[in-house]
Amino acid sequence: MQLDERKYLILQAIIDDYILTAMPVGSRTISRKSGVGYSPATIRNEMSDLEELGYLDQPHTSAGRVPSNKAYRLYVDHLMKTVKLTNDERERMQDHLAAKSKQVEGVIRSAAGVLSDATKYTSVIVAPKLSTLRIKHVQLVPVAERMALMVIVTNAGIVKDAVISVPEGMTADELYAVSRTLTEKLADKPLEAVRQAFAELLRNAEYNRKLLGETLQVIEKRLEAGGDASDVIVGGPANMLEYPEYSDVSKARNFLAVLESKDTLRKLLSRDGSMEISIRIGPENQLPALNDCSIVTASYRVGDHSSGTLGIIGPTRMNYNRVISVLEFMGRALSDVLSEYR
Amino acid sequence: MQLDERKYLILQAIIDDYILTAMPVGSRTISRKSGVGYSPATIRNEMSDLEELGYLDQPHTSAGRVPSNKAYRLYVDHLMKTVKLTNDERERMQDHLAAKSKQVEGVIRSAAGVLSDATKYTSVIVAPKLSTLRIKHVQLVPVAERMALMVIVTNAGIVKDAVISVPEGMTADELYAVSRTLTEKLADKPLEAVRQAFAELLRNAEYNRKLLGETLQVIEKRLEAGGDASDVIVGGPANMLEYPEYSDVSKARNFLAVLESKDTLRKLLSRDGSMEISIRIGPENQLPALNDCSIVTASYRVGDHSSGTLGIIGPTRMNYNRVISVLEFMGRALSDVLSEYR
DNA sequence: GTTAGCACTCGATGCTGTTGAGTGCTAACA
DNA sequence: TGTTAGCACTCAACAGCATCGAGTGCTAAC
Repeated sequence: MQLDERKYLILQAIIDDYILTAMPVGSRTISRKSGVGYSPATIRNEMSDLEELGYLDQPHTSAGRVPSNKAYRLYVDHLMKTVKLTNDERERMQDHLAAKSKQVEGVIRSAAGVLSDATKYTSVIVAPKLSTLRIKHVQLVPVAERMALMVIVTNAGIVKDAVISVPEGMTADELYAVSRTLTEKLADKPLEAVRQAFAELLRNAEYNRKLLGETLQVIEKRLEAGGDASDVIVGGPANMLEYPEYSDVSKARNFLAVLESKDTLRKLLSRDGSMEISIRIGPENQLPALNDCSIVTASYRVGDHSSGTLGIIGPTRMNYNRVISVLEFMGRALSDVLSEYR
Repeated sequence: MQLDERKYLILQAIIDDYILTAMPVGSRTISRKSGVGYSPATIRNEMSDLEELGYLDQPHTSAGRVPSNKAYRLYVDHLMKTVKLTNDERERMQDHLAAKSKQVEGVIRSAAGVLSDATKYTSVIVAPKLSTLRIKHVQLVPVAERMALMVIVTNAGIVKDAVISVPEGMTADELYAVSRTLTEKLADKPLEAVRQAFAELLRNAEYNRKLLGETLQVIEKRLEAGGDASDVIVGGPANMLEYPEYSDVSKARNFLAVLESKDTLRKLLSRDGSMEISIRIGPENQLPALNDCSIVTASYRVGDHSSGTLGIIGPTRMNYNRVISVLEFMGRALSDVLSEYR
């Protein structure tokens, strides 16, 4: 059996309605819709076919039909018509984003807020991948006896800091001198290239080898770890509880538990980067706890490099086309803000 | 009518049982308990008295009794017997706290995790009040043309950073020189005293007045604002959903909404500081959404100054004495860790 | 003062019948 | 041949009703 024009039309109408109401859709409902000129009986026949083809499920005999994951997949790939955001909305989002802090974490935090407000779903943003950033400045600031704070400023304005121990009796001026050397050698290098630069630096070491060695280690550790907890920001975690899918407290708890594990989130949001928008529907995202969630992700850039991910987690029954519009827009907006320092 | 010894005993038994089971407590249950040598009938008479005195509520005629907020108040003030934490537990908490980052935000974040894990409730920690901190170092780091990052290191190792604009053409070395002057003038001053120090600095200004002026403004803004969103850290938000009090999704949503508003949390956790542990039961904390929550708070110190608050939010039916023990212990542990830099 | 006994209350539970949204099938229609 | 009206059928949701049992308050006896 093939999907003809009418089946597409009906399937689309069913999905649209279900996304709106979360209730199984009956033949009468579809028949009444403008644009569909068939009687309930005809619709029923088509629905029966669609069910056989795996696009619809029936919770029980006397209920309407519910779209299957296969149907959502078809919907996002072919059926869905994209809706533009109004200028008003764009402006509002832009304003909210721009008004906030210039610090990267602040920007990302407010972006997550804007995303979850605009979509009413839960948003997740992964901070820029360190390996795509370039070092602008390295500075060692004395903190205590034998301790210094290392601050790394990158082209995205992102600041990574870590406390390292320094040789006894090192003065602020000496630390500044070391900082200058580090900055000179490392400026405009990607964080990835730090290793080579340091090797060279160590060969003709005028400064204390131990200090440089430890500094190198700290930077490398940061690179490997791929960032700490604060690098994954969640917005509007409670939004998800608005939807009947999560009216069951134990489901809600599981969902919130996923949000608390930043590592899981990072994995969930990882994407192959080839396409602009990636959509994973239900079980496609591997995690049983998110079996009736969809995850839509886009990426943003810092400078020339694709650098981080922003995404929305919502029920599979989510308003895909609005979410996509919002993510595309915010992806660009976020790239602009974060690339401002270049 | 007065509360005699036996009434105390029975009330305590009821509260203990209710905290454990969350089910209305009947006379038989109490009668069976070891330590209470009376028949259900006697207990019933006493319970009737206790209800008349406002210590017990009865959900409906044929149900057991439930402690009122007045009863919890009496319980925490007089009845409760304190339980010591085991050495094992202490060690585990200490380890979890110590293992983590040396950065203040990291310490607080992991402390919040430890607190919520140890109590199974939701924890909230307010970062050190800026006004109690002393400046150790101020450093301006070039970020871009006409822009610098100002890093303030304090005695708690806490780092506040903000981007400020600087006059055109200022070199890294010049910024360093300004940094040195700032550090010299401000070192060991409380952040509060910054204003005076700056005024003096501006009088015999060798450096660009505009730069200093703006720097001052930034520091002051930080002081007034009382910190940004990242200064209130919540641990285990989903823990609360484990309790039958929140089996209703809309209640759960309200609760989570409160946790998202950092300002509200800051207000909720503010305390008069006179006593070591503060307990607010149900409506005592003013917020309708938290009407059946209790908030227990303790404070921690950085150096010599009482500086921040750590607290637990749980159902009024919470295990007060365990929560208190944990908070006392963690308050000390946190003070120790944060005062390490002195 | 304490307790056994007993009638009483009332939410929880489970059973039953009814309702209505929705289906599938068949036969008539264009 | 595709479409539709008609109709019997299904089944979750809901309301009504009886039952059960945990727990109470009261009274009388110990």
